[in-house]
Amino acid sequence: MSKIKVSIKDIAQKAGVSTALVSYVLNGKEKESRVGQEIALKIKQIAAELNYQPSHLAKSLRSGKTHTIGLIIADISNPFFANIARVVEDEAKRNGYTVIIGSSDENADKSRDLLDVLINRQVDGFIIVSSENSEQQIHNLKDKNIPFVLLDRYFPEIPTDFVSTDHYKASYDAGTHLVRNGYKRIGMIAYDSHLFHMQERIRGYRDSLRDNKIDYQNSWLKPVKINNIENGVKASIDDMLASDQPVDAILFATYSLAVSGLKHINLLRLKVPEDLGIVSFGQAEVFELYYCPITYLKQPIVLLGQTAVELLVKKLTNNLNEPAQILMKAELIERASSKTKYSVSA
Amino acid sequence: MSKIKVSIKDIAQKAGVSTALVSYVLNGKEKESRVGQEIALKIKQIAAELNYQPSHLAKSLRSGKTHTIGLIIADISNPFFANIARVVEDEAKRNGYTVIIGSSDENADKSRDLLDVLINRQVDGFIIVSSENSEQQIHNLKDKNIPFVLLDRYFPEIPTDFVSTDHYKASYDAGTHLVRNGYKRIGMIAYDSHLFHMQERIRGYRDSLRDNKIDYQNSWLKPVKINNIENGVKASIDDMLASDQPVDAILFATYSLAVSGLKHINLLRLKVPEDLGIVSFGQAEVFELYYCPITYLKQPIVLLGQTAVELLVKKLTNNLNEPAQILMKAELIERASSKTKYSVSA
DNA sequence: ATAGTTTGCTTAATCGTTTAAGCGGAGGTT
DNA sequence: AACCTCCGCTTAAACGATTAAGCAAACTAT
Repeated sequence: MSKIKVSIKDIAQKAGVSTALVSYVLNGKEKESRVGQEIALKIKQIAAELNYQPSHLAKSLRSGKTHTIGLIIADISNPFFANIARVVEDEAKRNGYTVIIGSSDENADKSRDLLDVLINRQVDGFIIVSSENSEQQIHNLKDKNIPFVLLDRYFPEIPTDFVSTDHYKASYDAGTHLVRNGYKRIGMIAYDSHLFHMQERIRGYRDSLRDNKIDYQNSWLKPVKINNIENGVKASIDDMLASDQPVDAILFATYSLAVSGLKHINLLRLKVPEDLGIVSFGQAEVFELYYCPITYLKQPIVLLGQTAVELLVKKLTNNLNEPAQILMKAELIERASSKTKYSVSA
Repeated sequence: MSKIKVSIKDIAQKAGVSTALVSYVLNGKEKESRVGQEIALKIKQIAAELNYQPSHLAKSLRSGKTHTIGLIIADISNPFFANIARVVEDEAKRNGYTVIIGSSDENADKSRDLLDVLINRQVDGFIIVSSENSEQQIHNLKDKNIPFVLLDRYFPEIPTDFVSTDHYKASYDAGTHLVRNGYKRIGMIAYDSHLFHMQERIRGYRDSLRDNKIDYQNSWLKPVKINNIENGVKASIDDMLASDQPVDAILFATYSLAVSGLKHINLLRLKVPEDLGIVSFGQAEVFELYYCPITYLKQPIVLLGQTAVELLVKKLTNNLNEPAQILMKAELIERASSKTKYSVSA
C-alpha cells in the first residue's frame, strides 16, 4: 500500500527541511553540522515512522564503497570450501560486509570471469583461493590496486598478503607419523598441479621420507588430473600396489582424492589399516564414519577464514599496508587408519 | 596508472559528444535513437580502447534492478545446501544474475535479518529455504511485492510459488521399502519442527506403516531439537532400543540426523543392517563409504535448484504470474543398509 | 519558396545519497 | 553604529548511468 520506497527526500518534505539536513541527522553528524535539536529530533521521528531504509546503491555510488567482499573458491559444494565460506560469511557480516561467493572450479578462465563480474559489481575487495595459472589475475588486481587476501594458497614469487596453512609442515608431519607407526612404503596421491600449496604438500611428504631414511620410489608419488579424479585415483592405487615395492600406506593430498581412494580401496577389498594405512588432508564426516576412522590433517578453517576477513577489512578501512603473510598449523588428528603396525617392533 | 575508472563521461569527452550518445550506442540503441554511423563506430572504438566497464551501481540505481538474487538457506556448510547453492549459482550466472547467499541457521530471527539486509541491498528477488516460524516474513515479502520462490519447503496455508521435493511420498516409499524388506518395528528420527516438509516426512512414514498393517508405537517416532542434534539423536536411539518393542530399523529424516545417528550406532557396536536397518534422507559420501553403504532418498538437487532459478527469473522478467507450485520426486537409492532380512520369510 | 519531415545530436532531469559552500539573521564586541 | 562570529539552515554539485524532450540543420514534398 504505502510508497514503494522511502527516501531521504520524503523525510525532508514531511519535515519541511532540505535533504541535506536529513542526511546529516541520520548520519549522526548533527554536532559537526550544527543541526538544531528540535528539528533533529523531528527528523529522527519521521524517519522511524516511515521506516526509512537508506539505499545501499545510492550510498555506494556516492562513496565508491559497496561493503561487499568477493570470495572466490574452487567449489562451494566441496565441504572444505563450504566451511570456509560459512566462516567468511559470518565474520564478514560481523564487520558489516556482505559476501558474494563464486566457484572457479579450479579453472583460471572461470576465475577471471568471476573477478571481472565482481569487480564490475564494485566489490570492495577479494578473498581468493587461487586456481592454477591465475598469477596474471593476481598481478592485475595489484596493478588496479584492488585489495585482496589470498586464502589457503599463495604464490611465493608474488608478494601478496595471504593466510594459509603450512602445507609443507602438515605433510611432513603426516609422513613422519606414518613412518613412526611402522609403515615402510608410503605413497602419496596428489593433484597434478603446479599450485604452490600442492607442491609444498608433496615436498613435505618427500622430505619426511628422506629424513626418516626411507628410500623413496618414484612410483609412490602419483599426480592425478584434477578433472578426472575418479579414474586417476583408481589407476594410481592399482599402480602403487602392483609395483615390486607395493605401498603399505597412502597419504591423500585432499579430501576429494581420499573419497575416491577409499571407494576404490573398498572395491579392492583391502583392509584399512592392516593392508593399507591411510592419512588424508581435509576433514569431514566420512573420515569419522568410515569403518576404520581416518587419520587426517585438520586445517584451522575457522581461524583461516576469520583471519582472512579481518585482514581484508583492515586493508579496506585503516589502509593498513604492512604486508601480512600468515601461516597456520594444521593439526594431525590420529585415528585408526594409521595405527601402529604391531608386526613391526617399535 | 590509468584512470581508476572509465565512465561514460570519459568516452563522451574523448569522442567530443554528449554522454547521451555514448549511452545510446553502448546499449545498442543506435537505430532507435538515430545515431550517426561514423560517430557510433568511433564511440565503440573508444569504449573498447579505454576498456570501459559500465557501473553496475549506477545502472541499478537508475533502473531499480540489481540483477542480484538473494538465496536464503539454513547453512551453507551442510552438503545439501552447499550443493543447492552451487546449482543456483551456476544457473543464475547463466541468466546474468549474481547470487548472494545467506545462512539462517534455521532461525527465524536470523532469517529476517538476512532478508532485511538483502532487501536493503536491493536484490531483485529471493530463493528461500524457509526456517520455522518465518511465515510472517513470507507474508511481508508478498505485501511488499518482492518476488520470491520457496525452495524445498513451503507453507501449505500460504499461496506462494515453490519448488519442493514430494517429502510425503519420499518418506512413504522409504517406510514401505523397509517393511517389504522384512523390518517390523521401524522408528523415525526427525526434527522437532512444525515445518511442513518435516511434518510431511513424518506423515509419510506413519502412513506407510499404517498401510502395511504395522502397529505403530508412539515411542518409535522421535523428534529431536534442531539445536541439540548430537544429544537428541543419542537419547532417541537409546530410547528406541530400550523400549519393550525395540526398533529394528530407523528412518532418519535428514542427513545431519543420520550422521549423528550412525556415530552413535557405531559406539553401541550395533551392526547395520543385521541389528538395525537404516534409511536416510539426503545424500553424501558418508552414505557410500560407511562400512555398510546407506540406503538414501536422493532429492533432485540439480533440478530443484535450476527450476527455482528459472521460475524466479521468469517472475523478474516476463512478470509471469500464474502461480507455480512444483513437487518433484525423490529417488530411493537402495544400498546395503536396508537389505532384506533373511530371517523373515518373504 | 514554404512547410513539413527526418536526421543527428544535446540538454537536462532522474535514481538516492553526501557534503562543501554559502547565506541570512541573531548575538556579541568595541 | 559598524563589524565579527555563530548558528541553523539551504543550495547545488557529484557519483554514473538512462532517456524523454528539444533543437538546429538538411532534406523532401508540393
